[in-house]
Amino acid sequence: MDQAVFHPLHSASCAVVCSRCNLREICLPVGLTQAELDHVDRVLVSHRRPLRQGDSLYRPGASFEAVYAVRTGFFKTTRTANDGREQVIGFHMGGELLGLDGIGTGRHETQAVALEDSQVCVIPFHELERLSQQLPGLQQEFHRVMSREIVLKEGVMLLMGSRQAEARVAAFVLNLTHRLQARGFSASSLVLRMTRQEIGSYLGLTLETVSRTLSKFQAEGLLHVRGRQVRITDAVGLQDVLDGAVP
Amino acid sequence: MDQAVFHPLHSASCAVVCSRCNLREICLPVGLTQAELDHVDRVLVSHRRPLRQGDSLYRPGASFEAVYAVRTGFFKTTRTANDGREQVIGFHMGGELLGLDGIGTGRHETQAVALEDSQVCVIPFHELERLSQQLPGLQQEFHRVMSREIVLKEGVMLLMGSRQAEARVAAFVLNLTHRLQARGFSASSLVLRMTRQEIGSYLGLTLETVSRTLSKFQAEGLLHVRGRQVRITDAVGLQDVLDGAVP
DNA sequence: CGACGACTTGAATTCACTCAAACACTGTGG
DNA sequence: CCACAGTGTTTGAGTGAATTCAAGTCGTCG
Repeated sequence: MDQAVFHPLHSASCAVVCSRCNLREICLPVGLTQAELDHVDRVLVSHRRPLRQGDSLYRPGASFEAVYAVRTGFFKTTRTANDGREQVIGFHMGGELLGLDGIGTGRHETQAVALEDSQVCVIPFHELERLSQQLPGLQQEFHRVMSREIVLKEGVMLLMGSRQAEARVAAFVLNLTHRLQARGFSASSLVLRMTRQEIGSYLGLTLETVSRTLSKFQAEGLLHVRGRQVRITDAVGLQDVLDGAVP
Repeated sequence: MDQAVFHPLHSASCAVVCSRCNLREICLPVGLTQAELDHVDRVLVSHRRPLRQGDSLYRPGASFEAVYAVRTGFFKTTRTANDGREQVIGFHMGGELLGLDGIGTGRHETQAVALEDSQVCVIPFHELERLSQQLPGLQQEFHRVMSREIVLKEGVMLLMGSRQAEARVAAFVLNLTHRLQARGFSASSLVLRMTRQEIGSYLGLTLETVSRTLSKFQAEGLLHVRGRQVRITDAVGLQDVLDGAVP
């Protein structure tokens, strides 16, 4: 069950230092000096927390205490509408921060679920605020992260405002590959960590429409799908779909 | 009339001080002590900037230097998609912050346009960051504001994920009245500052659908529309539409 | 190997869109 | 004062893209 997970790590505790983390170039401590990094190492990350596939990192209504940096694995965040419908509002991979939604009210508004076995760095928020009073670089980066989160959501709004399913799915696939590429993965080959249902929920489409659209892309030679394996064969063509070019 | 509450103190330029602003209870300096407010007064708000209806506060690509607190008036923010389509991604009224999208990259991603004659307080961002190093209360409130902005956008995503135009329009109207109510305006009577086109763009609908939906609400006795004048006659009924109750 | 969940594909339906026309409101200039 | 243009809004009719409903297939894991 979810609960089991809270245990401090057997293995990890000696390695809970940002300065040696392989994600330090894209995670919160980006741009800090070595001295600042040392400082961060000492006080910022309280511990790591491992999660099994399906575990929840936090749930709606839970008291907000910390933000979380994804270290390994993959997450979705979801929100429940008034009518009970649950919608995916984000997918998150290594180096990204989770839990920012809780700052405003002191309670989490969303649920974060691990889509594969994962590990997060727990960053007590009061610690982060305290430390960022002393380290302008850390404060700045945190502000940048939050701002980018806003811009990202706005981008999704833009996407959902367009009526065309194809543009949405193309944008989704390209966005995923870009983020994976920034983390050193292949630009053309990826494994979807989420179901068609979850993709559809995120994009405001039904799972059938997502499936049909991917099949159509395959028929058009833009990519190759086989279950959750995707190989992109024509990134430019996908970009054209996104840009509304219909040749 | 409603308007009276909002009217710029004609005395404005000598009163560029948060401590005497009628919006201080809902704007950035919320929760600060008198001593802290004094400090804020001295250095935070560089000046006020008036805008005529139709003026842009900033445009996409513009260098990000400051965030802006809406003092009087009403704004929309828009973003342009790859295909050239321009979409409204936010409406903003007194006490709300504009320009947060620029922090992440140092350039504005969006455009902010005054929908009526307006006035904003210009808050140089480096000043805000510097001051919030000294005033934990200010830092906290700024973080809360950004977080709420994220939650707000997520809420819109949720809305646009639902296929039903009626739910979207109901949510839009209710949200607007709630925000106006928090500012001391009537809970039942409001003037839309934006066109049907702009509402539709924001909600991912066409202007015709917005118009039809408002007419339908009127036929059902939920509200009364006459151009941009809206009077809500059955807020509970509107909430039911939003919640998916179809009696 | 069998069962379950995930995925694909087909057919019919529906809701919002597009296109089109007419109406309301506002401000301008004769 | 009214005619007029221009913008914004309402309403109607027909269309279409995505949905819903319904099989059927694939893949994985006990």
